[in-house]
Amino acid sequence: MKYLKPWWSDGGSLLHLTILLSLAELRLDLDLDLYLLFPPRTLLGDELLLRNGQTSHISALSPFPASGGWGRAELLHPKCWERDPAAPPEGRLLREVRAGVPFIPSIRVDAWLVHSVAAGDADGAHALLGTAAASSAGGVGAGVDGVSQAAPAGGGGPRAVQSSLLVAEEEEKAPAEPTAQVSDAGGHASEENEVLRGVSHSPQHEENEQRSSTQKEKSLQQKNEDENKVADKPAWEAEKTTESRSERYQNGTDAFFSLEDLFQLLSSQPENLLEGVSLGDIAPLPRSINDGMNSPTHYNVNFSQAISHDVSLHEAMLLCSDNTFRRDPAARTSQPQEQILQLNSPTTNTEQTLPGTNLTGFLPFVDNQMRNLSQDHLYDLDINILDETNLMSLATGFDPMEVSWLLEETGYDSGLSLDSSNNSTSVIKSNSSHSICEGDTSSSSDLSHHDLQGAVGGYYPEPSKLRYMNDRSDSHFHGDLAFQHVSHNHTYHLQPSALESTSESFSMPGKSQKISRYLNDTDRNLSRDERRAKALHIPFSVDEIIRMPVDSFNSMLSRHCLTDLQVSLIRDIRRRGKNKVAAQNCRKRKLDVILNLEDDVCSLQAKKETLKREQSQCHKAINIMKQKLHHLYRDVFSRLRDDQGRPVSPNQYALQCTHDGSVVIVPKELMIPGQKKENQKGNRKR
DNA sequence: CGAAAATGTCATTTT
DNA sequence: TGAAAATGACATTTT
Repeated sequence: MKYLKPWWSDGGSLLHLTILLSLAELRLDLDLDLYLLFPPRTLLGDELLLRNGQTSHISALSPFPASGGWGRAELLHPKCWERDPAAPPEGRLLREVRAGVPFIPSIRVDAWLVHSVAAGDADGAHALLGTAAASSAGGVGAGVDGVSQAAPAGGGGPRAVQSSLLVAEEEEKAPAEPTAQVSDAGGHASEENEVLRGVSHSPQHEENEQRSSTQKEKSLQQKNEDENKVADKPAWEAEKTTESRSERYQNGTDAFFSLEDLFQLLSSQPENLLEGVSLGDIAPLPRSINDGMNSPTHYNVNFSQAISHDVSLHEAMLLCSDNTFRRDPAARTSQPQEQILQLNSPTTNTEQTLPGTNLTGFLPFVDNQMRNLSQDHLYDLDINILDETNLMSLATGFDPMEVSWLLEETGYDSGLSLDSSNNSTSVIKSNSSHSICEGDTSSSSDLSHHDLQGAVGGYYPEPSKLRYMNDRSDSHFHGDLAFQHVSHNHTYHLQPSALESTSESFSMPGKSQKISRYLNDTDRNLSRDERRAKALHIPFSVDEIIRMPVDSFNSMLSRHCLTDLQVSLIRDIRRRGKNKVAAQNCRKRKLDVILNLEDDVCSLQAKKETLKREQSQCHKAINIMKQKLHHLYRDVFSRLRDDQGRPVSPNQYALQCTHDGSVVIVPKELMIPGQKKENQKGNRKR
């Protein structure tokens, strides 16, 4: 489904809520209390618009309205509004199970938050708890993006789940628990159910997301505060929340949607598969909420973990480590470091390692059955994903090829680096969670393979130097545990094949073929410097680096906190890039010169031909003139007579022009030698 | 697979 | 005098 235009033009904030529902046969009540991450200055009573026009209001807010935070709103699944409330409950229950093909559907509800007009003010000084305000008419469209994911699950009859997304369970664990009621009403046996949920949010909320780590630590307190807010909220609100919900359950107008519905929704947008719980989308929520939410009942929802957006594959694996996710001890000891890395690295780079997958969001939420299942998957992951080619990336936080290029860079540019300062292979043991391979080029240029291993495995720069990089690529530098292991243990090494591939990449012919095996399509299209830059997470484009004026370039280098290695690489990139362009220009010029010379040759040859033709024509003209002169000469002599009236012989006399232009007849013996010769010649020709 | 062309890179010179 | 461009020579990649 597409957003309608008004969604983007009404000045509100877009909220994404993803509800991931697991198990095959379940009946879902999506009359929810939602806890959403709201943008700053969200107000109590602000209206939440769904794309189908459904509205809700923010009924509770976290204590940080000015900077964004958590808020609660009641929200019916959009599908509910399309159902006939008068239909018997059974008709709204999920009964359809795709035989043998259980799946985990999810629904993404896109809601549009419209800031309150009445309570809003320009500078954002809003009252934390206010009265419900009339909201401006904001979004108009509404819709649901459905996604589904195949997942094994046992069979069973339909069941009902009352899924209140966050804290609602705690508030409403009364005997009149809607779950039970719904289940009974539907007349279906309840079985183990899980509802997985992730909350995704719009880019406006990134800052909120970034502070997730500290938020997690404060989660318990936060959650308590939230609940206090709920407790403190105006009576009308509490009443409304509970009552309206209770009412719906009681009167049988509970809104349900079937898996069938879901499936239709899902199949309408297959491209949204896995979208819902990608790590990046999952918003931070207090993990501690979990504790109160884990319900002993089978069909209660383990929302806490579902909401724990920050749960990574690493954590998931650790969670499972005491069960089936355990490797053969011998194998473990044979590659202890690798194992550690395998456990940790996905945390550092989950989005890259498993793009689009929702494992990180998925695994921690499942209970035993699903967990065992997941453990199997994890074990496969362990084997398949974390193979030797990934060890380097696991060790360094870089992709294998990135490391390869790091090595290549250090070897290739030896002696060329600038700005070396040097603590090359020392290990910085800090409490920082950020670790990265570092070494200035001058020192790294001397690295043997042994040193390189050290560099790859355990050398990290000071966190301060990474500030900029962290801004740009945070995900690469998480995973304290992994790097603590790595940095404290220098004995780990690359797999021979991996090392071989990197060491060979220095200057061996065919290295590109070896390297290209590790490249994805995107990387393969990059130039070497671009790949190097990517490997070192240079925060500028190669083009920028090369084309930037020198002043800007220098100020850029000083402005950003870059490691020596990065600075060196940037300078090398600039030098090479400039030289590359210069070489291209030089060759072009050289080619131009050659072409110009060829043109010159051609034109000169043509000119030569022309001159030859002209010469020939001149010769012809001269000959004609001579001919004419000869005829004239003979004609003149034929008319000449001496004193006795006899004809004058041209053999004895010649005609000669004087300086005054007159013509005289001169005896040949009196002629100047030159003239005589000329005349003789002329006479001979005739 | 090898040859040739194109391109990249480094060292050095020129501007 | 230093930076940048130009260029020769060699390496690497592409055709």
